[in-house]
Amino acid sequence: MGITDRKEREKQEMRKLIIDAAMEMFIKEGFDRTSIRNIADKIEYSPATIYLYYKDKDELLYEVQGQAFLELYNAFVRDVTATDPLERLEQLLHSYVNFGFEHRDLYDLMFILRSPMNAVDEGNDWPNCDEAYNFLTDTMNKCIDQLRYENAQIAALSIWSLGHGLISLFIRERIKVAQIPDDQMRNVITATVNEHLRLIKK
Amino acid sequence: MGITDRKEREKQEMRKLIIDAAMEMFIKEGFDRTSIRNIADKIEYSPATIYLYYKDKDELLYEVQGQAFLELYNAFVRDVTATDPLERLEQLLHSYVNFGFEHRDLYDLMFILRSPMNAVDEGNDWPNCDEAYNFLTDTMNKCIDQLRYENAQIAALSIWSLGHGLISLFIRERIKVAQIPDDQMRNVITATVNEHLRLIKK
DNA sequence: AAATTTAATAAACAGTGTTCAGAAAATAAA
DNA sequence: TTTATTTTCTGAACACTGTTTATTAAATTT
Repeated sequence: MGITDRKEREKQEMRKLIIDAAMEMFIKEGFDRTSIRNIADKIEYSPATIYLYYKDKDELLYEVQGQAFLELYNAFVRDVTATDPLERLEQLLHSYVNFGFEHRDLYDLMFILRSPMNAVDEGNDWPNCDEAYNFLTDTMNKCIDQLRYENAQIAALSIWSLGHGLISLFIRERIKVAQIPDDQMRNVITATVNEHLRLIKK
Repeated sequence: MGITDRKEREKQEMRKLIIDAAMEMFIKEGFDRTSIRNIADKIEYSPATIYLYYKDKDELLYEVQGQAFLELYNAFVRDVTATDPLERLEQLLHSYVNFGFEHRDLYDLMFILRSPMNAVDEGNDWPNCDEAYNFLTDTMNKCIDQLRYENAQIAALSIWSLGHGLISLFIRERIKVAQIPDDQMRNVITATVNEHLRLIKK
C-alpha cells in the first residue's frame, strides 16, 4: 500500500517539523522557557496536535538530547585528528570543553537539565550518548599506558568530570565566586584543562 | 519604642517560619516541585502573605542557598581536622564530595540550579559562598608548594571542577552512561577523587 | 470609642502541561 | 459520485503555576 507509506512518511515529516522547532527554541530560549504553546505557534498547529506525535514535553527533550549527543560526537570526529594517542586525548577534552562553551543551551539540556524521567529510566538510556562516551573510553584506552592513572575507567570519569565541572560551573554561573574577569574566563578554563592534561601524563 | 522592636522581631520570626518551611520542602521535593501555595499550606497562611515577606520565589531560593552554603562551610570546619596542609586539602575535597552525595537536593539547589537572577547579579552574590570558597583557596595556598600545579587559582578551580563534575553528573544521572553498578557508585567516586589527589601531589 | 495604620487574604490574571469531545479532512466503500 | 468510515486536528477545559491587587481583619494610635 503506497498510501500507508506516504502516511508514515508524512508522520515522520510532522515529527521532524515539531522537533526542529523545539530544538531551535530550546537552544534560543532554553527548555524551561519554551512552552508547548510556543512550539505550536511556531509551526502553526494547535498545541494538542503536538501530543499526537510526542507523548509529552519530556519526550521532546529526550529527542533533542539525542540529536545533540550526535552533534557532540560529530564535533569529536571533526576535532580529534591526531594520530598520537595522547594527543588525541588532549584534542578530545578540548573539543568537549569547546562544545560546552560554544553551545551553552545545548550543553545545558544535554548534561545539566534534570533527566526526562518518563522517557529515560526504562533501561532505555540516551540515544547517541553511548557513542560519544565510547569515543572517550576508546581514546583513553589507547593512551592509558602513557598516563599516570592506574585504571582507564576512572581516568575517563576523571577527565569527563573535570571538563563537565568547569563548563557547568561556568554555565550555571557558580564560577563567579572565583572572581575571574569575563574576558579571561575562556583562557582560565583552557589553562585549567591544559594543567590537568599535563599532570596526568607520565 | 518596644512595640516597633516586637514588630520587627515578629517580622523576622515570620521570615524564618517561611524560609524553614521552604528549605524543608526544597530538600524533600526539590525547588521546581515546591510551589508557593505548597509552602503557604504548610505554614497555614495564604500564598499572598509570603509575598509580604519575600519579593518572589527566587528570593526564597537565594535565602535557602545562603543557609546551605553555611552548612557546607560548617561541614568543612567539622571534617578538615588535620594539621598537615596536604592532608587538609584531601579532607576538604572528600568533605565536599561527601556533602554532595549525602545532601543531593541541597547540593542541587546550591550548585546546579539556574541561579536566581532577580536576587543575584546586582554585584550582590551568594551569601556564605565566599567563605566556603575561601576555605578552599586558603587550604590550597598552604600546600601549593607540595603540589605539581603551577598556579594556586587554577589548582583550586581544578579541584573544585573535579568534585563538582563527579557529583553533578551523578545527581543529574548522566553518569549512568559509564554503567557503574549502583552499589559501587560511591566507591568509584571516592576512588576517582583519591586518584586525582594522588596525581596532583609532587 | 473612633480613627488610623498594619497585616492577611480572596480573587483574579496570565501563564503552564495535558486531556478529550467534537469538528474537519482524507480515505474507503457503495 | 455519494455515502460511510477512518484519520487528523483543534477548541475548550482541567488542574496547576507565580504573582498582583482590592478588600477585609486585626492591631495600634489618637
